[in-house]
Amino acid sequence: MADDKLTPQSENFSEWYNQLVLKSELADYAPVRGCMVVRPYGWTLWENMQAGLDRRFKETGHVNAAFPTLIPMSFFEKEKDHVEGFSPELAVVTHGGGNELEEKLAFRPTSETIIGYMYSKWIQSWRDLPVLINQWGSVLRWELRTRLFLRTAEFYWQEGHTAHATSDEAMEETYKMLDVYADFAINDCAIPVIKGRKSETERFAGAQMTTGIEAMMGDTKALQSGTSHYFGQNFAKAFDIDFLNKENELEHCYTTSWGLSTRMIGALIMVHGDDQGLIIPPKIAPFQVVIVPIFRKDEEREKVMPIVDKVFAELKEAGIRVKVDDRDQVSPGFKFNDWEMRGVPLRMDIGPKDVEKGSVALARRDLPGRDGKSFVSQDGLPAVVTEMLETIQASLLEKATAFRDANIHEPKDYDELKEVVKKGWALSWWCESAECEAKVKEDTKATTRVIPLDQPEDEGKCIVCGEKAEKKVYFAKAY
RNA sequence: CGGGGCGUAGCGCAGUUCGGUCAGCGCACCGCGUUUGGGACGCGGGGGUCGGCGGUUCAAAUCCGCCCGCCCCGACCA
Repeated sequence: MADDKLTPQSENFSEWYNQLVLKSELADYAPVRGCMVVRPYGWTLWENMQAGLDRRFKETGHVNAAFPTLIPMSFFEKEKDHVEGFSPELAVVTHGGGNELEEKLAFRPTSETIIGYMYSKWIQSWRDLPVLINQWGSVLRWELRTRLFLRTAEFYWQEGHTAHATSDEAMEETYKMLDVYADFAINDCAIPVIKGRKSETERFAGAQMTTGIEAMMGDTKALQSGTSHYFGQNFAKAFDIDFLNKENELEHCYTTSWGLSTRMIGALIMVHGDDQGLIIPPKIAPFQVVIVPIFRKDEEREKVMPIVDKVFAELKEAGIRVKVDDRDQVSPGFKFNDWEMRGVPLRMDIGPKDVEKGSVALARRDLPGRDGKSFVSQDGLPAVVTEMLETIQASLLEKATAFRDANIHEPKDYDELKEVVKKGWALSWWCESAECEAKVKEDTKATTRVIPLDQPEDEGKCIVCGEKAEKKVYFAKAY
């Protein structure tokens, strides 16, 4: 419950974030280091995100399944890069039923290996392809430094794993799912993201190509909030995922994987939140509208509550996620602050004056103070509210996009780049060498985030070394 | 894993320097009453092995040792 004010963003952005996650009851610290408990308000938000993604997965031909959380340790030795990438962060089960296990079992840090193993059993012929499976679940990585939602040891996500007959088709799948993520982020979460390819050093362990959507947080740091990988035949070779083609020749499949996690909640908080608290876009908000009834005496209550009930029923009937805050023990003023902190996009106050005038008071979360307030008739509320929710959704995206664009710079030279990444992103020509990338990181702490898919026609000179560069890349400090 | 900070009621803290009414405060919680259009108030209550274990002492939240946990800052990462 809200009792006092949040640390302002400008004072300490990290502190603001931590306090807000706890106070808004999205999540709490678990008794195990690095683990979180996602509380009902946070989980409802996640469910709404899941719904938006799952619908898109189904529309693009995918089906859901569930694979086990425990994976034989030997599986991690089959793909060299994958081992190197994940070994350090594995949690390993050594005992079961009171006895030491003959083969140790890893809690999945991601499921490429076990799914690859299963695919090798299921796939025989080109007729079996493509395999387009997604699973919703959690994974565990022994992270050194954790933060609620942004990096926890265990986190919830979905991981899609697909197998294809051709490289082109697998590549197409990789980009298709990147598009799905971008569409979801932009249209459902109102988070403007940039689609792009990751550099070699930022690539997923075992992937031939990693793509991601990158978003700018309120402190201008970057956050990768969804990622899609093309594996080529790496995992197919390691796990014998083979098929007979139409010419009766044995071939390795081409595989992909793609994932989006509860980290997206962290992104949502840091993109839209302000000093009052969360601001949740209507499309995924657990509550889109909260009605605060206002009355002093029982006689006023008796006049107000029937209207509240009527409006509630109408909005609910119209498919709007609405809640009546009927808590008796706290004042309306407290409720206003409380729901603002929790990020409910639209508040509706109904009091004696409204009953008299046949009106309700609306307050938009995205426009503080007087600017966001309006008084509208009780007639035709569902339509008015629906439209206002759409307006809020659009204006959140607009605001976030404007903020991002205002903090993306195109430095003229390396000195300017070093300045610019202190408080924003730099979009610069880059020769794609690991040396130049490392130098930037060494000098500024900023890393390459993505090589955007949208590229200029021409060529340029690498901002670091001055050599020929074919691609522009975003440099930024990242979470 | 290095550096820093912290652990006393559900939350936030004081008390620890210098052992002895130090088991306390604010918020939250429970009861009653008055309140309610931007974080209400009065009165009355309940609640704590002082992170754990061991040691010193007549006496330990306080001193000593070991351990555990969490947060922050760095190196690595969805």
